[in-house]
Amino acid sequence: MIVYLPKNNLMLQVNYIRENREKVLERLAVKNFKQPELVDQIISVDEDRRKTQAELDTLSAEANSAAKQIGELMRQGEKAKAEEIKAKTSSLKEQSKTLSDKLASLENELFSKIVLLPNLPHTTVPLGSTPEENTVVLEHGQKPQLPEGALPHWELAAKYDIIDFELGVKIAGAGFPVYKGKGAKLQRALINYFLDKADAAGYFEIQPPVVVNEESGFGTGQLPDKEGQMYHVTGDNLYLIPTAEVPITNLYRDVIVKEEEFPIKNCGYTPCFRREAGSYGAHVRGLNRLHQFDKVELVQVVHPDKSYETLEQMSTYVQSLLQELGLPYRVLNLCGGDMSFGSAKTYDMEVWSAAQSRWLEVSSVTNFETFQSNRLKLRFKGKEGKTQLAHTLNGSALALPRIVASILEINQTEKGIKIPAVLVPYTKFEYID
RNA sequence: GGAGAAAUGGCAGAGUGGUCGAAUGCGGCAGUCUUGAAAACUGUUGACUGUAACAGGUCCGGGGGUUCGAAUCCCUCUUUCUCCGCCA
Repeated sequence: MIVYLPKNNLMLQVNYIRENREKVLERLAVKNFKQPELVDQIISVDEDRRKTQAELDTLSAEANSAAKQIGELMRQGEKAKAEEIKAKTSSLKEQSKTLSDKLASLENELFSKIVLLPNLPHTTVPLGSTPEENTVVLEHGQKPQLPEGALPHWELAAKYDIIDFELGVKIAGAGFPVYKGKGAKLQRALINYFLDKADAAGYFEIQPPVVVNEESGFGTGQLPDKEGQMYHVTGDNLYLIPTAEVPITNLYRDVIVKEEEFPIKNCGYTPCFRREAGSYGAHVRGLNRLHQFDKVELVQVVHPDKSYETLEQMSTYVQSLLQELGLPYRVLNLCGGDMSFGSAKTYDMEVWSAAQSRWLEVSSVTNFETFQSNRLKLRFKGKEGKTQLAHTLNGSALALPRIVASILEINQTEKGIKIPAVLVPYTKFEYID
């Protein structure tokens, strides 16, 4: 495992854990966390750490003042006296070396444990450990009755020759489809449509790199938790982004923003790369699960008091896209056990795959509270002049493949695939035929 | 890819072994003056850690070293700039 350079961050989190031990344990239980003993270990290592730090500080203070005296004496030409003090300080050096080694090792130990703690779930997160236990917040739209002989999206894709999975296998591998003709144009239309909508909703467009370094992966929480899920370019030690969230949120790493800048709203289109190691079978057919896909992502940095309000706004916004596209969808409030490592609360939006008769996740809107900002050192200066951690949120708006799957299946007619009206200005054709 | 130069506070920019968390200017904030604003003047203005509060500690691109003492000397990495080569 790689070392992620602890430095002195994450200490805020330790303080919180120390002062709220019971609550932390209770919240971790909601998240189905399997190693609650870590909490007490962290508290105890931290105690050691603080003690050692205090000892080292005292020692340094002594050494500093001795050095100052020596300087003073030298200037006055009192060389003998200076030498005297010098002799006395020699033992300080060794002690301080021992102590700082000890401190470094304690810090590393503390850090390696803290990093294993997931974020604490919000109080409105439902209990549960499996996807079945997610709460359905609402369902919108009618599930359509498909005509006789209706096809699943992968067969439609082949029938109209718009997405070629085999060609993708040839040039890259499974999960890397090739979009062709009107298929490619539909992709482009969706991307532009989503970006235009985000722009109109006040999001500032960003076009970020699609590879990131280790520090960025750590900042948003993909590392070390999800290391195996990202493509790793080992020659340069870079990672292909699994989502634009990573580079866009990391724009604010090590930044102290002004409170007046809130809310910071960014969006961006990128391809996303996911190894999806270990997922095979019927559920990954067609566009259901890919190694590379396109997505428009929203990222917000907001005041801590506003983050839950923002979460609801983002959820509403994503739903408005699904409504305009005419896709039946539902919204889930993810239960503790199904939420991601860094999430405090997540809504998933799922569209209906009419031919597969199942829901497909197309968006995940998450409030990370301070989980990411703590790792990123993303802060703002509050009214009292105190710097504190901002809250970060993000959400897909939207991930393309499953939207395409749903559009293809729901809109299949004898004349071909009917393009949703809002997309026609972008595709400039009404049917895929 | 090769050769050279550089990296200091929000910005610009001084500082080459002790009196440096760091001059000075700009910017920001507060005040004086003003009906108000500008100008001028005065004061103030980094982050982290630590404490009940003081004190104390850490940070001059990152890491390591020399020294009683490092922004300053040495090693190394990264980044930026200039020149050359290559090239969408």
